[in-house]
Amino acid sequence: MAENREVTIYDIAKHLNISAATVSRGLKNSPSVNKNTRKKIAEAAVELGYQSNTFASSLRSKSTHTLGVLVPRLNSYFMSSVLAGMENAANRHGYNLIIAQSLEDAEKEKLNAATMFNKRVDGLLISLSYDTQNINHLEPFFKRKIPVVFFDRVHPHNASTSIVINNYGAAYNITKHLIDQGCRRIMHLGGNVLRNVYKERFDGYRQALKDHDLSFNEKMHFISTLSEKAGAEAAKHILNLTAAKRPDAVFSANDTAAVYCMIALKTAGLRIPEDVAFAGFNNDPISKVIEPNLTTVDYSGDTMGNTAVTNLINHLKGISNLYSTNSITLRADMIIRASSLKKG
Amino acid sequence: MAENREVTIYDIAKHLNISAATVSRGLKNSPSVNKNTRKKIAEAAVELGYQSNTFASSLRSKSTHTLGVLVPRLNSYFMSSVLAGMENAANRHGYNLIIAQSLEDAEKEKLNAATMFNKRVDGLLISLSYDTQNINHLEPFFKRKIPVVFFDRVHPHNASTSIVINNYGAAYNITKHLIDQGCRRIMHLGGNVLRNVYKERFDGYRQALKDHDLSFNEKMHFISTLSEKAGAEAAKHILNLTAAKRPDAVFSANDTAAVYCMIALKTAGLRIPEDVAFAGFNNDPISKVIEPNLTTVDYSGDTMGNTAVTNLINHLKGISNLYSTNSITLRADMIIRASSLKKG
DNA sequence: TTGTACGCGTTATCAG
DNA sequence: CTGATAACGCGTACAA
Repeated sequence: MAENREVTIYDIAKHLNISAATVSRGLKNSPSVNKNTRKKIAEAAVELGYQSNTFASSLRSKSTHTLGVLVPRLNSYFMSSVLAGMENAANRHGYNLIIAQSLEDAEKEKLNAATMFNKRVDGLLISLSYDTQNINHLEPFFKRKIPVVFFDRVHPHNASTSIVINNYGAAYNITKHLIDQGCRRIMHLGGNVLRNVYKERFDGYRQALKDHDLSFNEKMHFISTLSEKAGAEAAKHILNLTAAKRPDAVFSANDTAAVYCMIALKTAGLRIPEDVAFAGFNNDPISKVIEPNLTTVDYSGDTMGNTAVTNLINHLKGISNLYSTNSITLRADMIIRASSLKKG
Repeated sequence: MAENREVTIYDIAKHLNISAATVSRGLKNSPSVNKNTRKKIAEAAVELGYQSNTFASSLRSKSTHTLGVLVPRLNSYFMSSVLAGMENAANRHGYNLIIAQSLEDAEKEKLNAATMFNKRVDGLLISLSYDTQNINHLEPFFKRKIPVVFFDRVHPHNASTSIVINNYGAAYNITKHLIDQGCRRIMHLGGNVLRNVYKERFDGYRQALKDHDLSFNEKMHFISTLSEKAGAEAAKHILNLTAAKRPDAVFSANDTAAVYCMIALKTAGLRIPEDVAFAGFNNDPISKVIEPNLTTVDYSGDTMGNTAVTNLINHLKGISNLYSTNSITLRADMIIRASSLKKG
């Protein structure tokens, strides 16, 4: 009794005594189909409960209207903003997103990339995992000229677009801001310098020190995964230093580490910003909740997601000028809050 | 020069002088293929750079190994945890996720559901938008017996599984906790009671009041979208009340509203918890950063995402007992922190 | 264990 | 403007 076959364009065709080809065209509102016929087709489609079969279409047309998104982790405020921005832009243009996370594991990234390729995504958006060294796993995309857009954690590749912020400049400015506040011993909580973002933030920080005749030594560069725990460990490290060696400011490559470092120092009785001033990165919600509020860099995930997808889709539609720059740098302005404002 | 055709099983077949059927079987490691042949096929696949075409396969096998995920918003801590949990479980079982957000708009939810259906997802995971009234838009799924799993913001539907926490119980307990602390005038910051989660939290709160002979009046129920702004507005509302009418505690249906309400009250000079005690919901990162730390309900998005996907996949694999309960309630324990601990 | 032959639902091509 | 037909790449009865 319960008929379980798909309703296809043939059913519509039979119903209207026309050919499937015309139905196919009509459903896409092709102007080469009689207006009246188009209307009839649309009505019959509703009446019969027709639902187009996307992958039968994909098989024929060789385009899926699906974009692959491959990120290190899904559960961070920044990344969820990126995804929200991407979904928005994609939806607006009739594209869908298929999303996977590498969990910072190069091997998983490789597998996910293969899956995305097998699903024949029309384009790939990727932010590299913590320990990805090369991008050989993206070769299939390059070979078949499937556009790849890197964002945030990028990799130089001359045929792909990269969407980044000026990490170097932001780090330079925020470090300079700390210096302007009178800080002289500024510690940096950084990430793996293998990744562009952390290297550039570190470089910007170091250059700012240099330009202001402040010495730098490796002990002031605390490398970690920038997690809550890492922030607390950085605090422990700081508290173990003699007063003379203790930093009078900390610039962290993300807000999480900064905030949990602040909390631990506060618990230990240090005053912020008087004893140690703080600056972070990302403008995560916690930066507005911690007391004193954290000075940080307003890194908009939403804008980055939007830009990445829009760029990719323009490329797919052949709108973008291929000879235009293939690296887009988004603004990311410093937000000055109390945690970095030394008194007197 | 640059050959741009797909490498297909036919290419492998020709290369090895065998039939495409054997290649097809061999690639899936079918035991009905000679081991040696299988090895040769695998090698040739690599050599020729073969990449299986998922949707050609899907067209034939009528299964996509793709799950649709439809959520109100992507950019919240809770939801990104859910997605992370889902992606993990899905990946583990060889499934992919295609994700869309309704932006709390029933109309968009409808469109997205249609897209998911057209992409022939093997199953759908959905948390309803703020203003979704009915689930007619899911009929195509029900008709074709494509399993739908509701989570968090659910809808009663006898053929679908719902994954929820005990919102009523958690709200009851946390309200009771406030009462035990000596609070007598407890205000509730709630969401739209059309949605089960907000209705149940409201009901639990009210029942706790009743069981302790505390009166309730509608003025103590502040309904909003529970955003940052809404939290601040609730604070304004509270500050406008005369001292006699002012609540001595606030139970908010999420942490965001609670925290921004706290901040505004603190700025106005009120002491927390002495003047107004606080409790929230979700265990969002900001609840651990605000001072005093916010008492809240530990609602694990990760667990919910994992459970939802695992349940769905078990169903798809026919493992689950269809006669078992179709509603799964996850634990969500209260976390007591300083914001609710009245002194003396 | 392997091969033959067909069909999944759609779209492109060409002819009318 | 419409129709007939082939083809996209793969999986699977059925036969050998």
